Amino acid sequence: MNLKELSKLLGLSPTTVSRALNGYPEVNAATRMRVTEAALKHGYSPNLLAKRLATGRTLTIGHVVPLSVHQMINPIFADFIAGAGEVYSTSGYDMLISVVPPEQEHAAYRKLATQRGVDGFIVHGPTVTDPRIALLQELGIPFLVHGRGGPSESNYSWLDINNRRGFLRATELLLDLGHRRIALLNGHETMSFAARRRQGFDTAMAERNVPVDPALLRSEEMIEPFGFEAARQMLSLDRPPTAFLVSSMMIALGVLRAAQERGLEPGRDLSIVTHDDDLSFLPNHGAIPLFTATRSSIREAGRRAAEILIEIMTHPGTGPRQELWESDLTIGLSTGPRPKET
Amino acid sequence: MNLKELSKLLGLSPTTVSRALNGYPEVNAATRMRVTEAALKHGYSPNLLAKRLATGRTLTIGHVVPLSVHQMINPIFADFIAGAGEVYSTSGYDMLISVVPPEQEHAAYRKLATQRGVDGFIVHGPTVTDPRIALLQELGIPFLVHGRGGPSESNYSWLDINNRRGFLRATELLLDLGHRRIALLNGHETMSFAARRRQGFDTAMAERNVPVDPALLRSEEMIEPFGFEAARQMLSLDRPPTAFLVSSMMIALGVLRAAQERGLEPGRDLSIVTHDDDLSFLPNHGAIPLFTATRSSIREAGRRAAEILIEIMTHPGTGPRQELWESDLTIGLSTGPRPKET
DNA sequence: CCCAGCTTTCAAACCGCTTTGAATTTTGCC
DNA sequence: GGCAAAATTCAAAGCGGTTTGAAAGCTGGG
Repeated sequence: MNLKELSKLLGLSPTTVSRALNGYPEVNAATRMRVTEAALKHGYSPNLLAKRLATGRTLTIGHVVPLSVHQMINPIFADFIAGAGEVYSTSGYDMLISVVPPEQEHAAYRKLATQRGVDGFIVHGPTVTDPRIALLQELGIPFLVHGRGGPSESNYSWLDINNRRGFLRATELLLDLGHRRIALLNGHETMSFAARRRQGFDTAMAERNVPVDPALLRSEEMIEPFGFEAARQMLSLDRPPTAFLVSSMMIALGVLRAAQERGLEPGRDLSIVTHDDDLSFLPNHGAIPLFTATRSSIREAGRRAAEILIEIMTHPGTGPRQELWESDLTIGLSTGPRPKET
Repeated sequence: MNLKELSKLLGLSPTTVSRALNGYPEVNAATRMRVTEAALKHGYSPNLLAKRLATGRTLTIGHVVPLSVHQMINPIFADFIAGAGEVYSTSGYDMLISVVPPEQEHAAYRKLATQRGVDGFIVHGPTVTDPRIALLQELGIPFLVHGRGGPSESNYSWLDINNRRGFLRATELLLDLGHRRIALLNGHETMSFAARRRQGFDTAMAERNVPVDPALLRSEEMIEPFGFEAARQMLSLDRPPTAFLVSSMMIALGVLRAAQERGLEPGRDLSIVTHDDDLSFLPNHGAIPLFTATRSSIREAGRRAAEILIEIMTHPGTGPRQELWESDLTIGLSTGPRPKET
């Protein structure tokens, strides 16, 4: 059942039927009623492909995901996607995900943009000097970056959390508790978010004139074994850290495992502060959460990112939009004053 | 730059140019060369929307993801998607993800199918009596189920692992080690995979005439706190379990945390066997893996699922395809003989 | 040299919808 | 009742490709 058939059935022109269904004002109320009823009755729904070609809009938003051995598809991305997808489907948009080898990433953006496969992009995981931003500006297609990257951050739209300040406050918290030997287990510091967290850490330490020991700094893939191995190794140093500041719950779980293995009780013998993306499958709630954490829901970020991008696409010409969220600092069971004997 | 312009530029008809670029045989080799060169030089790439409308094929595969508070987007899904997406992009397909409230799930399938938004579907997480299979059969659109569900399993295509046998073998392993009080921390048993794992467990226990204690059976969302809470509670029973068989690495990490909290050493004081989906961010490898596990890569499943679906779509009319994978049983550090004192 | 039979190219129809510009019908007012 | 303006409806021209059926150009055997 297509538009032509339906209009013939109704004795109307395709024009009128199309307008009636799309809510245009210049159609008689009675006619519109008749049309919508007939459409429902005969199970008519417009062919998306035709609609897209005619309007030039795809109502699709693209997410290009580079797939490499190192930068793995991670659960953080999944939760972001869930949030964004929620907004898309209520706003009538579709989500297109293109998983490509890293060396084809640029080609993928270019192809989707020039072949009119999507109306806009959300860019994930910007690096400190991210070339994708310039590419998308050159392609002239709406986009929003989750995070900030590249040399300038004023001429494009982004949504980010204040990573620097979050880790600055977290470090201060540990310093206030008397800790001096604080280990930082960070994500890859080529990533913008990790670099900013590092800055926050360094700044807080410098302000209190506490030296940073390079032996306590690691920057790797944020998975559980990283936390475990790094903590295990650092805890067997001559002067082990009394506190760990880590960039993800997965790392924190690894640190926890290493601590428990040594019989150290978190909060008493060892402090752990983590960033918590509030992932749906890794809850850190409860009466008192397990970990003291800087928290910001990645899913909520996905939702908001989608909203902003849709606004950008529907109101082109307005300047870039930027939103910076502060993260919550919630106290859990994993922090306490520096143990006396140290 | 569109087809008409390019053809005018070349002094050819759009027909010929189209054929030249799409590799049809009835075009002169010299002409084809000239056309492809010109296309490259002028940066011509066909408008996808037009192409889709003309051919009726979208080259898009849909994944409908119900989003509810209970059934969360989980990292398992993310890894599957990564595998599938990899195959899609090398085969020229796009991946469309539709995140919808659970009550709109059927409508979403129907809409994507009838509006010709996608050429096929991959169905995730089938339940024991899954209505989506009948729906998709009625809609007459190609699809492949990851897992098996519904009353019959012979008249549609699926890719699954042998969950029943995997857990049967895992249970036998624990029984061979002398364990009698074995706890099962499973996923929701409305899900097909969890029901089958339960069957495997029950069968193995029954074959050895070992009674199953209902107090040691739990079936919930597979997240870390579930493993922690359940293990913590069970370990404080009068007759605590000496072994845990669990359905995901996340649960296993929770059990591990509860065990360590009590000072129990896994492998010596307590045995843990888990199913391991081989998630990229939760590796269980190493010289000796942390957990003894039934392992099957979910990412590899995603890849294969995509391959099979594409075969189905390109060769319609052939019967349903089904593939059942056995999982590996790898011995890690988390299992050992039943402690003497119990 | 002619013509059958290939090879190559082309004009036009089509995919199913939107939208422009014109035509038709209604309405409101004198 | 007549007429201009407003409200509806319509025919036709896109959107940018693919594909059908016919035409034009080549080849080679008689």
